[in-house]
Amino acid sequence: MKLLLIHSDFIEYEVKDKAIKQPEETTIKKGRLDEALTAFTAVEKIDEKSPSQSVKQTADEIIKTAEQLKVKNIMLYPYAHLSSNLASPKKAQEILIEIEYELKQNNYNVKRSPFGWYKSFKISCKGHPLSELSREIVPVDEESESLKKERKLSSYWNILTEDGQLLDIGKFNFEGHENLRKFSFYEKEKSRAVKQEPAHVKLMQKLEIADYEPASDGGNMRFYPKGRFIKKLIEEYVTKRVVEYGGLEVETPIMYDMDHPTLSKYLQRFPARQYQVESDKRNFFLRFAACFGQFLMAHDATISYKNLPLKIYELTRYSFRREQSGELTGLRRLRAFTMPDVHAMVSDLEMAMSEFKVRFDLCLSVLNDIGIENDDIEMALRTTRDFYEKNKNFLIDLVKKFKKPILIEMWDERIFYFILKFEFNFVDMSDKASALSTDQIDIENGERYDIKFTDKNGTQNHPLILHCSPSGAIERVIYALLEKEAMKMNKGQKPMLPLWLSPTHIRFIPVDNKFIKDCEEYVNVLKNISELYHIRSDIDDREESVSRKIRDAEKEWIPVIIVIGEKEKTGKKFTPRFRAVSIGDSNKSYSINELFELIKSQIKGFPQATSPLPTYLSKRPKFK
RNA sequence: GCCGCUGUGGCUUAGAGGCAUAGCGAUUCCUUGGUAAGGAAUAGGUCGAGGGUUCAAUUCCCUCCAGCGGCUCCA
Repeated sequence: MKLLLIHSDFIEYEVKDKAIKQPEETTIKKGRLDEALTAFTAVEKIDEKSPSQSVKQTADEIIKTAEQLKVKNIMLYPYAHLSSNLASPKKAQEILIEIEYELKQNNYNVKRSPFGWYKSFKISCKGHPLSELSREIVPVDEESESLKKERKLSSYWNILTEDGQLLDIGKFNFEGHENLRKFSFYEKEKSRAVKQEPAHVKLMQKLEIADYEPASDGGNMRFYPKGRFIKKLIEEYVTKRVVEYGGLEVETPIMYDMDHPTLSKYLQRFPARQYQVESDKRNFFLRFAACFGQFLMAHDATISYKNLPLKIYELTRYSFRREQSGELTGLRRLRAFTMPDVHAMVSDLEMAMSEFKVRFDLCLSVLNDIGIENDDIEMALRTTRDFYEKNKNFLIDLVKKFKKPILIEMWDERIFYFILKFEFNFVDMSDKASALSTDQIDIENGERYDIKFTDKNGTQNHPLILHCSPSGAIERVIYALLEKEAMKMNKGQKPMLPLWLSPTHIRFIPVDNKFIKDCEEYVNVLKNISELYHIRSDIDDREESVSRKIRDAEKEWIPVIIVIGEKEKTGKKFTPRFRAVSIGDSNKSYSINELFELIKSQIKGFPQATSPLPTYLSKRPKFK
């Protein structure tokens, strides 16, 4: 529904010719209203999907404005030209009549100009700031509203311990489980102790990782070379792990037809959350997950029980969710994000559960390897009471794998499409919790998308589907890594990115220009020593003092800093500044080969890439 | 989306109804260096955008945009 509201001294119209085949029958050819709020309206396709919601929301919006302006007269004026995606005339007329009725119920003096006619009209707009307003109304589906209410009413929050005790949140002793306490209360009470801006925002800018892009929509970030590099490596790593697990990597479109029979039903539940794209006469929405493409692909595939579990994987760049503007922050919550998404089609619940376990291990291992350890995350399970009772030991086994108590939310009845879901949540310095890895057992969409596999007996069945993101959104992983380092800084420790993600491993600092040549030689030795492992080294060739260059390198979180002068040149040994004792010993000397081995041993198994920036610092622009 | 706060060169910031501050960074020059800032000069501004009040607005008022905090939300 599109609305154009005009606070007018008067509005008058006169009916001329038919605009559509069967316009509204009317005997009144002229109408006028003084001191009125004129509401030009265009009923749109989307309003047809939940007309009663549309009526209610539109009436509410008009009433709100009328109250502000203190007017009692309302002219409801159909004006098709406000939208290029109109509802059918019949529906539109019905909706307008309903709105008129609704407004009259609220004691407004309402006139409605007849539908489907060309009319001449005169209007006098008052011209003050509030006198001209346009509004777009997207009806919120009533069913989903009620579902949400129901969910809130009947969900139970508990803590499940490793030894299988199920305790009420209020009764659990959170001593030694500070983050679980924060996470639990964040989830249940939405309460927050600390109120400050997230620490990673400054860091992502200072380190030239990512930044806001004012020329785009909110939550669509720009990534600088270093950020793109880090993001790419994480993407590659997650993909590698999923492919090893057996995921078949695919690529699917980012936009889908809103009127596609299978998708539209699913979409109706969340109508306000997508970006929409128009192309000729069709309307598309930008995907908010990888499900659509993969399910449609699976729908057309011939699948035998022998193929199960069938794992399909895509790294979506991007998935889009039009989160409310007030909810967007830094890299934590975005409108465009990169999501690894691996589905597994399984034959039955038994296979689903055994696969769930495999993927649980995968998620935990992926996060750990990226640099987010068990101590950094809290686990949540969400399920039905029934599933819990029947599979208690299965769930407790998961808690044992996680090695600390978890939050469990239960419903009396299944409300969503899944019966079991787990999440690993990161709790940041502001006590906000964000989900990283997740997996769920979906028992609805196999049928909804009509995906079929043939079983031993030759009969066709719908599979159950597991939805998993082993790491969560890649941007959010970066957020978590940065927040983790910010916490370290708070404790007076040096922050650092994991070695495999550092854009520069070794910074060479010549004490004099004449040693630049030697630095080049070392960089080349490191480059050529192996084709498999890339040690990323660079040279600070700027006209600055040595201590200045060291300071800048430290500010850039460079893991290994080496000053090159006469001593190094002749001795062929270096005494680097290691950012952490875990990398190396700053009191010892290393040859170039020893350095290579040292770093190699720590980046083995991770994606390898050469530096994203010029070797010489003098060649690098400052992006921030 | 709602309520509140904020918006001054690339960055951090001072200021106030009447010539717009400084530091960092950049550029040029000097310095030719040994483990967290060597020195000097120069350039760089529609004071977030649009409208209004005023002789005069970056400053006051309104609208919009963006960021932050809270609410809501997170399929």
